[in-house]
Formats: sequence, C-alpha cells, structure tokens
Amino acid sequence: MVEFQQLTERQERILAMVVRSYIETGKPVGSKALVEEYGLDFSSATVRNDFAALGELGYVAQLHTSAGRIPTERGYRYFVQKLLGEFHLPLHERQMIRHQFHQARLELSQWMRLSAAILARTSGSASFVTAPQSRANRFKHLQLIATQGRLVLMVLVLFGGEVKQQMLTLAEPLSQHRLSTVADRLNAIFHEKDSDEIAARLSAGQFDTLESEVINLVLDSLRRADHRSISDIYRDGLVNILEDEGTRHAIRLLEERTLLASVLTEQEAQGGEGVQVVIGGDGRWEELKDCTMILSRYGVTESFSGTLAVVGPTRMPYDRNVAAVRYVADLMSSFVYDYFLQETADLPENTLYQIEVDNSDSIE
Amino acid sequence: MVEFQQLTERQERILAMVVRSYIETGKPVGSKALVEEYGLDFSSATVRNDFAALGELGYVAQLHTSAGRIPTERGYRYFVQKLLGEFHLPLHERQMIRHQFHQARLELSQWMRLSAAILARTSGSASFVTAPQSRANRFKHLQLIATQGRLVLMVLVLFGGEVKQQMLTLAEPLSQHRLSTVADRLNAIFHEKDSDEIAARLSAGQFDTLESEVINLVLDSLRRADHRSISDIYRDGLVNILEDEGTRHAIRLLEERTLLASVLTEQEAQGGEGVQVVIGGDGRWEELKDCTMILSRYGVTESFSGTLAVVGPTRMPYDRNVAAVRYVADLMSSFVYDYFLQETADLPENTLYQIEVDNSDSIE
DNA sequence: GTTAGCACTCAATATGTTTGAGTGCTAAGC
DNA sequence: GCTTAGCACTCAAACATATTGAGTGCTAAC
Repeated sequence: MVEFQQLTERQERILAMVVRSYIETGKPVGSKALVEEYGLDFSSATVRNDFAALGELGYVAQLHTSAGRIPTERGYRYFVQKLLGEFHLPLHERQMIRHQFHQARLELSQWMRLSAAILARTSGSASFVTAPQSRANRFKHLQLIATQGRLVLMVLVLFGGEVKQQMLTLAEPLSQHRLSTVADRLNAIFHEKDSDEIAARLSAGQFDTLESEVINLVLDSLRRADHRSISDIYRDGLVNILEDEGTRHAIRLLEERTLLASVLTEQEAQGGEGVQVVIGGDGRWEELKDCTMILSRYGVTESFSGTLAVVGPTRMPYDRNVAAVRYVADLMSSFVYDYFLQETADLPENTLYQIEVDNSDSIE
Repeated sequence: MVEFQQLTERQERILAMVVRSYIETGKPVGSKALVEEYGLDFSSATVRNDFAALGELGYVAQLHTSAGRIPTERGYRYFVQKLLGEFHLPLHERQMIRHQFHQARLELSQWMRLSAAILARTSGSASFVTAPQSRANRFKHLQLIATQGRLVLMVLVLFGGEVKQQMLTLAEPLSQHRLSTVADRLNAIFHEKDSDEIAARLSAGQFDTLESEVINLVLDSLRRADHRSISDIYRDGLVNILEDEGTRHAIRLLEERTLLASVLTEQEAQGGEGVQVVIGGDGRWEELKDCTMILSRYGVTESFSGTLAVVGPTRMPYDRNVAAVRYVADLMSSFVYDYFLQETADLPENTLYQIEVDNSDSIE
C-alpha cells in the first residue's frame, strides 16, 4: 500500500470534489465552476492555489495549461483509499439482488452467471466471475456410463461439488454392468483421496488396463483442477464498456483467459483481503490502462474460492461499485459455503474456514 | 432467396472487382484506379458507364457524387450468391485445425471452445458456437450423490451425452445407499424415456415423496433441454470487431443470449441448408446493420445440432470466411456424430440421419 | 458500343479567426 | 501569513474560408 503525503483538510475536500465532479460530468473542473457548484466558503483563487499544490503532488492534472483539472490515477487512489466513505447499495436494490439469487436454481453456474449479470447491471460496467476452485481437490465419486460401442462417459464428482466429465475410448466394448463394477471398486479405493495419494496407489497397487486408464483420466482431471487454470469464466456487460475508447481494450483482458489468469494470480499474490481496487492497471497491466478493476475473492479462502469483479473506466462511481462487488461477493460466499462446502469440514486437514461475510451488510 | 436482375458479363466482372478491391483496401474504388489496378482491356469511361448501370440497379453506391463506388448490401449479396467461387482453406491451415481438434480432450465443451477460437483466428472476426441440443431429449442415466446433510447432487445424463447437474434439498438426510437405490429404481423405469413419457408415468405410477421430487427435477431439466433455449455459448474474437464503429454494436447480439436466440430461431425458420450468409442483418436485425454473419448448423440435423458462426464487418473476406465456417462445421459434425450420437441410432423413432459432411473438403 | 476530353463536384486538408473557460501571478486585504 | 480581487495570458474548440485532387457525368468523335 502506497504512502501518501499529508494533504490539508481543505485540499482533501477539494480533491474529493474534483473526483466526484469529474466522475459525474466527465469534464475537467475549473476553479470557479467548483466554487459555484458546491457553494464553497472560499474563493476560486484559493482553489487555484490548492490546485497548484495538488498538481505538484501529482493528484490532479490538466490536459493543457489553460484547462480545468482532472484527477490523476494517483488522485483516484488517494480518493479510494482515504476519502471513500462507507457506502451500501440502497435497500431495494439489495432486496432485488437477493430475490434473484433465491429465484435461481441451486446451481453454481447459475449463480455465477447471475452474479456477473447483477454486477454488470448495477455498476454499468463490464464484469466477470471465475468459478471457485479448490486448492487440493479430492475424489468423491466416479461414474462410468456406457455409450455407443467402445465409448464411455466418465463423470467425476469432486469434494466441493465440482463435476468433471470426459469421454474415453475402450480397447473393446464393455457392458454397463461391468463398467459399474469397475467404478464401484475405484470409488471404494479412492474415496476422499487427492491426486498425490491416487498416483501413489496407482503405481503401488495392481489394476487392470481399463482401471489404470480410468485412474489416469481421473488423475488428469484432478491435477488440472489443482492447477488453478481458469476454466469457467462468466462475463457480462461488455456492451457497457464499448463506447469508451479508453476502456475498450480491456475487453482483451476479459476475453483471453490466460491473460486474465496471469493478472489474477499476480494480483492475488500481492493483494490483501476483501474488495480491492486496481486503478489504471497499477502500471503493471497495459490492458487496464484507463480502466479500474474492482475485484473480490469469494467462497472460502484457502480452500474453495473464485474471483468476481467489475471492470470499467477509471472514471466510475467508486462508492457504488465497491459496494456492489462487496455485496455480491458476500452473497456468493455464503451460498458457496452453504451448498458446497460444509461437507468438507469433515476432512481433517482443513480446520480453519475463514468466511468473508460481512454480516453488517448481508443481513437485512 | 431474392431474384437478381441479369447483369452483363462485364458488369459482373466489374462488380466482383469493386467488391474484392473494396474488401481489400476499404476505400471507394474509382473507375480509373480500377482499370489500372487490374489492367483491364477497356477504358475507365466504359467502367463509368457500367458503374452507372450497377448504381441504377442498386449494387453499388457512392458516398457523395464525386466519390468512387462501394458495394451496397445488395451488391454483396449478389457477389456472395453468384460470384463467389469454390474456395478452400489452404491445406496447411486445415491440417493445423484438424491437429488442434485431435489434440483436444474428448469433451464437447472443449471442442466448442476450440471451434470458436479457430473461427475467430482464421476469420479475424468474432465468432460464436452454441451447444448442440436435442429436439427430443431422452433420459439415460441418473445418479444421486449425497452431499452434506440434506443436500443432494443430482447428475442426469441424457442420450446425446449431455450431462445436467442440479442440487436438491431433502426433507431429511438420507444415506448414500438409500439414494443409490432410488436412483437405480428410477434408472430402470425411465431408461430411454422422454419428458412426456416420464410425466405420464409420474402421474400414473406410485412414487414416494423423494422419488416424485427427483422425477420433477428430471422433468424440469429435460423440458428445459427440449426448449431450445441457448444455455451454453462460446464466444471468441470479440477484440477483432472492437475497432470498427459499425461492427461494434454486434457485440450486443453476442452478449445477450435471448437476443441471439431469437435471431437464430428466426434465421433457422427461414433459412436453408449449409452455410448461410446474412448480410447487414437482412434488414431484420438492427444489431447486425453493418455486419455480416456467416453461420452454419452443425451436428445431426433434426436430432442434435447447434449453430456456429462468424460475425464481422460487411467488408470481410467472404471466400475465406465461408470456407472456414464450412470446414469447422463439418469437423464438428463428424466429431459430434462419432462421439455422441451413434448410440441414438438404436432409437426406433429417428431413422434418417442426415450428416452434413462435405467429404470433398474434409478428407485430405 | 466504346472512348477521349472536359467541366464539374465535393470530401479531405490546410490555414486563419474568434471565443471563452480557465489559468498563473501580483498586489492588496484580513 | 493565508486569502482574495484583478488582470493579462493561454489554448482547445468552433467556425469560416481557401486549396487540392480523385472521381464523376456528359458529349462528341471513333
């Protein structure tokens, strides 16, 4: 977290006004206009002096010498970190959001899609939601379903509720009965095991060709799941950021999963708790140059969590959008916890579950 | 299909040259420039006369009286319908595409994602692929998996290889054993049944509360699947159409599934076989005003098929893009057929399987 | 039917002018 | 010593006015 030089109280007020006014109108704000608009008890000349000071410190800038001031990225950061009050979405909006969630089927993908839609709509920006992923995935249940001839559909259910499916081709056709027997045997052996344990037993124990093949597929899936590549992403509100030249190229980030993955990984590595605001890509990501990304992890930290975010122009309503991200993340966290994760409390390894639910906000 | 007035051979040549040149350069083409560029054996004045004729018939237009000609939508349509030769992607590109498909895991979602990526890359436009859907879905296999407490994960496999999953909350906790028994019983009763038959048996036969609840969920899923709402869409290459003002608003179409669904339904209703080219939205869809959508169904007609398409500016390389869409659609059709559908040949109702595979193209 | 010739058109570009919001600076005021 | 009124100065944006040149339509000759 960057340290900022101390500003006088008046300078802070002025900075906040510049930010708010610029966010609202999109036009550079001049000293005189500012005094008039907010009915200030000091003159425009005073404002000009403070402008000069703020400009010196890099919080505001002007497009050309005779233009009004606009906030710099640094200015936005100061604003977000120090001047942003506690803000909550209006009650009726929160109720509507909850309502929509309760309407939805009990399906993670539905919730994710819904979250993305809600974030996009309430923020007027783009949004994305990545599927929650476990750090250490565990085998729960395997099912082999005979399809035509030598083709078999394997359905693998992990602890955490994730379901993986994959086809495999056998050397020779087998009956559903035989397949079920194989599946049952493996289910008994590998229940609650993670990929390492399964790999160990595979090399130790004796399995026939079919069994080994299936186990290898299972291992594949588990490892892929462990590997934290982003498989499912739900996006929404791309239209919202189309018109703005500066924001448009952020779509590249949203579209290329590898790019998004690297950004999220890095951000996660250095980022703290709760809702985070990345302004102008923090100089690290070209794609986010004129954009702000407000993101939050959701789910259960360290064991089963995903990311959810709003992406829009630097010039966005921060209070509202931060509140929206926090609210939706909290809701998702509690849903994920309630419906997918309580079971894992049985596992010995994971003792601490840190649920990031801000009760003050999520109860009404 | 619209009837076009007959053009002289030279007029057709000129129209084709205007279209090709404009597609390449993006600039209105003048009579003199055309003669020089293509080394024509008639003069610019002759071209001007034909320009006038073509303009009269609405195939070309000019932005202002003293500007060169650009093709109208009508001009593009004539070009696509009559002047577009047989074109195939270069061998190495086809090989690369095949290679990528064979690299991918045997998973429908993988293939769809890959198709979208390939279409986007080879066309330089946006693309989308909708999941293939059955007209009449049939129950294949049901699995109930105990989760924490009263929560149960239901996994439903349909003929055609689709897998639906859904959570349900029981009135009281049940053991995995009990759940498996229930699942097995339902599997025996409902194997190969469609939603109507299941509904009939539900109202006729006697089922306990749990069974009824599960059956209702199954019915829900089946009906939703029957209902042809687009559930899964894979998009790619949105970045490609960002820069162009005219094309940009097509993103709205790609993003709003309901919108896309209505367009596809209508197009399907009136559209013919094979690859279809919709230019400028055919005056029916505002969102496609300055865009061209090249689309094709893939899969097995009338029983399990989806749509795949390229969306880009009207000014796009038609030959290449049509070839790309056809090639990918053919590949997908054969994959879907091989891996998901041969089993359904057992079903008595569906006798005719029309596979839209153009062998001349897909064998190398 | 085709072509050379020519006057005409008009977007694009460059150049000049005006306007006004906004600035920095200075000197006076609290 | 901070605040303020006053004033000359700046510069993008808006508007007006030439200049240019690719391209046209038309006509008369081939």
